[in-house]
Amino acid sequence: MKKTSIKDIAKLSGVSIATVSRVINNNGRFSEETRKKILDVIEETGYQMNFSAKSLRMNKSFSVGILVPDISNYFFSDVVQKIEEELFELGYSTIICNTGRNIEKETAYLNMLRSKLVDGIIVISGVDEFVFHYDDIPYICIDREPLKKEKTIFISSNHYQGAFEATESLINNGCKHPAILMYDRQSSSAKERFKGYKDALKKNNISYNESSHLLLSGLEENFTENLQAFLERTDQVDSFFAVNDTLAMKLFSSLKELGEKIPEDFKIIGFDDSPLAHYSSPTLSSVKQNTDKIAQLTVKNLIDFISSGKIINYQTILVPVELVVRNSSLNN
Amino acid sequence: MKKTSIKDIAKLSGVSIATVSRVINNNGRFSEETRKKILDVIEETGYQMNFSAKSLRMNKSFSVGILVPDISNYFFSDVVQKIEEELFELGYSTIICNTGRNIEKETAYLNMLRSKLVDGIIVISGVDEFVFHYDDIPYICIDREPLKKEKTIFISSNHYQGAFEATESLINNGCKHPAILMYDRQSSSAKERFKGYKDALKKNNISYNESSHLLLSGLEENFTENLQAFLERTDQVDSFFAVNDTLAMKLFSSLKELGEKIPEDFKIIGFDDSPLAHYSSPTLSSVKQNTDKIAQLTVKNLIDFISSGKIINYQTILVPVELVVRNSSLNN
DNA sequence: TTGTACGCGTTATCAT
DNA sequence: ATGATAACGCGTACAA
Repeated sequence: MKKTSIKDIAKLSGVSIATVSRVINNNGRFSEETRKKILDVIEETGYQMNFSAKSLRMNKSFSVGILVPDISNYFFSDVVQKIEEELFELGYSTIICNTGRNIEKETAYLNMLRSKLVDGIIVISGVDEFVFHYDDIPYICIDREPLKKEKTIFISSNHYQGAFEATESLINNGCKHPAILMYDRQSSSAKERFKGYKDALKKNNISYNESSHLLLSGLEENFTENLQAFLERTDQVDSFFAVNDTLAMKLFSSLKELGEKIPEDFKIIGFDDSPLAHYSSPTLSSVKQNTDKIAQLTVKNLIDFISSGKIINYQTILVPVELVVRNSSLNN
Repeated sequence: MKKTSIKDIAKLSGVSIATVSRVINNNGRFSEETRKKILDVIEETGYQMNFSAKSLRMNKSFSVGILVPDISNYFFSDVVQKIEEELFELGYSTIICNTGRNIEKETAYLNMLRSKLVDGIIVISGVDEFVFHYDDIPYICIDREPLKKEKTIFISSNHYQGAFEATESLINNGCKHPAILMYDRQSSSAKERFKGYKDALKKNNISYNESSHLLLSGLEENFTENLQAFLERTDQVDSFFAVNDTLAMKLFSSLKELGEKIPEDFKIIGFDDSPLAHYSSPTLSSVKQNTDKIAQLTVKNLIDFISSGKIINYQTILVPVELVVRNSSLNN
């Protein structure tokens, strides 16, 4: 059985296609009588508009694409989920694209999205600088500084502020030598956090020294050995600002392996305020990103962009973060 | 500037639309010469097929929808990510729909997906029994037992096996009274786990008694008090099988609050083998679901279903799970 | 207030 | 091997 189309509705209602269309979209004029009749028939038949036809006709797909490095990461899944919710309310569906930080997959996705006539694209984070090839499709960057910052909208947490406050909080709790633990790869957010960390040191008259302050690492197996070597090389270290909660937890388990106690021997602050932070022992101090705000701003700006056809005002929006202090960075 | 269409390509190549279409889709015959020419022009103009037109014509959208309760849950995001990857390889894009366990949102999404002519739908979990209203669109259920099991494909971890092994592992490690901690809501997977737990008790001659074996809970604030009351009511409890890792972590922190030690005073095993399990202290024993396998089976079956237009063989596929023993359930 | 007719970009059928 | 053309479902300019 074929699906009912607008033509069927017209026939069943005894009116023309045009009238049905007008009623459905509530534009043009029509009598209350015909409106009722048509709506009845629609109800009855379970008619649903064909999006492909509508898209083709209107050159608009009512869907937006989201490029995200890794949906199983807490911060990403959290923002994506919230964005998706807001967009759904507005009648948009969301095509989520996991790029796995792979530049080719990113490009392939971008092409597919364009091909599908998505009305807009949201790009979340990623390692490399982002070159957007198409100038005919609205997009917004979250957490990843675009190349032509002055020609786009860029929304991000204030990573600098978060790192600064975290570091200073360690210092205020008596730490003399806070180290920073971060990944090898350099996202724009990581850079900001690094800057915030260093500036906090500087403000408190602690001179930064790469070999004794910076521990680069991934989640590799031999992390504990790296950590041990680092601690031996620079035995004044008394605390860590970890660039995210996962790294902080890695630190937890490795330090414990080495027989160290948290927070007695080492104080630690993480970033993201993921569920990990609530359940670890000790509970983990962490910088909380305001994903609600980020999602809301993103959707609003994108939709404005889409419907006006141009960016109202190019801008960089920095969303404040909040340091949540728990046991891992407290005295006693 | 308008986007280049197949018509433009035809004009620029000096051939007809039909020929261009044939070259693009590699069907019908054409000379190598014209093929080259057309491909050149396509390359040059950066032409991209219009999916809306193609969908309209072919009545196929090259996209599938995924209904998922909560993408920020580890297991869900993990499967979804893997499914999305496989589908992408096959030229499908994935529309992810967060239902938040809300039945109305679920229905709304279902309608939207149908409206967008998705070629198939994947339904992951959820609390209620699932009634699929449309019989004209292929779908597969993961982790949520569909109502008409004999008329669909149902793919799920062997929750029963996992719970059974987890419980028996506790018993083999000397536990005399393993309790189960689970949510209030009753998903089909929860029911299976519950059954596995009870059967393991039975096999080991431990008689199950609701008030001293079953602790129902969410993540509410007063969990610690509930736990305390439970432990006082039934002071033989020496271990817990938690129905997922998040609950297990909640147990960790509440037990510690009560001054209890893990695994000395209580042994604990969780479910999902989420990252939490690796980083907690002690590390958490947990049942690992084979998300790779689940994703792979799901995509294969769905694609078969889509391309053949019918289900080859209705079936329920149970994917084995694996108990990963860590410190939280070991002696010493 | 309502109807007619065209076009969106593509694929597929039927000619040539 | 290639071209002309109908059809997919919808919105809208124009006519009535």
